[in-house]
Amino acid sequence: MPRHVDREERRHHVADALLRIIEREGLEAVSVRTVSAEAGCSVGAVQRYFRSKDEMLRFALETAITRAAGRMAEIRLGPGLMSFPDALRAAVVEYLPLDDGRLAESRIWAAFSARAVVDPTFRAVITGLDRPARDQLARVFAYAESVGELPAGHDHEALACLVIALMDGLMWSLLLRPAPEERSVHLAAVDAAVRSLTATVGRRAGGGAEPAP
Amino acid sequence: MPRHVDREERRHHVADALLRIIEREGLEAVSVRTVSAEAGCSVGAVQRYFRSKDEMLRFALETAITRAAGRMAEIRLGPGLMSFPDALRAAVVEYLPLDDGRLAESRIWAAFSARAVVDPTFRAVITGLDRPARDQLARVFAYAESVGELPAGHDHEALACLVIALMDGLMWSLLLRPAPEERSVHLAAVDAAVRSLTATVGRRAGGGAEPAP
DNA sequence: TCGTATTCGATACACCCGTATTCCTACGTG
DNA sequence: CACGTAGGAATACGGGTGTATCGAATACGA
Repeated sequence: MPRHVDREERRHHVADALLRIIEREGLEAVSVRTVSAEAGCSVGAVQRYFRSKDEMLRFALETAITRAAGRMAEIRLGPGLMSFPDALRAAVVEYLPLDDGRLAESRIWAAFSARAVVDPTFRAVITGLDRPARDQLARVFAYAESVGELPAGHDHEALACLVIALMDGLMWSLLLRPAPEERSVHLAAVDAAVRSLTATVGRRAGGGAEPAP
Repeated sequence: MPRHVDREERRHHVADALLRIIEREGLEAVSVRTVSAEAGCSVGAVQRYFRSKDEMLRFALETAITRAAGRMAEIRLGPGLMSFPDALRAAVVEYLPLDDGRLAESRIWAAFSARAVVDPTFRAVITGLDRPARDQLARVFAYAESVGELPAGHDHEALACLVIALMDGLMWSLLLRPAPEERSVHLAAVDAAVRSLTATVGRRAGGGAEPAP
């Protein structure tokens, strides 16, 4: 066998180029040619490592997800140094595109999300990520309630769904409104949400639409 | 002058075809040819009414926005028959893709949002819509507070930003998770959010990160 | 009734797309 | 050293893209 290269390293090199293009110009700008140019090699080279453009996109998505998941996993929402409201606020803020690194990740995430709306393959990857996230968050809420840091009576799964949707919504809002003065408004929104959730005296946990008394 | 055609009507006919394609297959599937086929005419016909594909997309976006804005304008959040929490909940639920019509609108909205992340022209249109929405919502919160239906002490602009982000986040969540059983979870999340916001005893309105007592 | 201006379909053009093929280079091994 | 093979570049190919151009209908004013 003649000279061989680190396949996995090359694949990641190409995937990184692809993600840079998404981050800069969006998913529509991704083509085999633009990616190979960004990666500094020829079309044939990227073809050697990915059988098709689709496989390349899937690999890049998985790469992006793995990295984001790694960063999220570092957030300790359980028993820690901070009070529960502070930890929750820190977790949400950590998710938002407030520095260049998270801005890049968010733009990539947004692009893949939009494609997932019409592409079942990508949708499966994304929603497969959602279930454990929601469950973990729900467990965190259950724990917080058990130690008295969260008022009782909440539906923890609904709360998890709510917080995840809020994080996504704030992420989109910041992506679409890059003006620096938007940061403070969004931080205040996070603050209001965390304070409301943790200060509420929960009454019923059901999901019905019965009028509030 | 020879035979005369209702230009505006034709433009809307083409724009409708374009929006149907976005709703069905996403923005990537939009080309001059696919749109003309969907509209049941030739490429030359759509070219007569839109100088370029870009103009066609902009017109379609404005059409979609006008319709969505019209539907949102029908929601009365001011003094009405419902209590404030119920009205707020109804407004949020009205925004979500829970029937075919709103599902179509949401898919279109999502596609344009993703494009707006990397296209300043579309971004300007979308964010131009955001300012009045946020202001109006803030005024609604101020009114609700003034009549005692919302606890005092909240930053109304932050609250408006929060609610809009929550609506968008829940919309995306439902778009990516079309399973019917997700509906109840999301409705429960709306319920939890509305109850938390309207039941909270607001303390401070600042956006700081001071630890909760 | 006869132009003439307008609608609109057909088609041409140059370019970019994803993929397949081809061919040269350069290295690890015999 | 020479051989064979993996690595990678170049390029071909069929098809889709946005746009421009050209003709053929058509319906009104003269």
